[in-house]
Amino acid sequence: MERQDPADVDEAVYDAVEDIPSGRVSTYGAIGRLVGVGPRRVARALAQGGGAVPWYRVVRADGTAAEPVRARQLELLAGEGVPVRNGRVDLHTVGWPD
DNA sequence: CTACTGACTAATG
DNA sequence: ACATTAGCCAGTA
Repeated sequence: MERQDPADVDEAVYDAVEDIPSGRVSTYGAIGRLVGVGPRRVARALAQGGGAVPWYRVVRADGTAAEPVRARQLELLAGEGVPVRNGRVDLHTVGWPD
């Protein structure tokens, strides 16, 4: 039986991230659950080739952004119409999936 | 094979 | 709210 190739998992992650509607955000854990991998695997996929997907719509479980892209992500989210509050996103309001 | 690192998460003090 | 610890998973040396 074929196991999931690394590229296959990456595609699943990208697909889930692209599914996030504008003005909404998701978390590494949520995406990981959808594709059936751990949150760290999601982060690695985005860090590797997230340039082709709206990676900025993916934040941490507490609504904060990751360090290496923190400022950039908050800026992009604000530009998408996401209410950012003190460098933090309200997952209760813009969290996805509901 | 072992050790280290990292765009993570949850629990604890 | 913040710092620390433990758990987890994949890539790289």
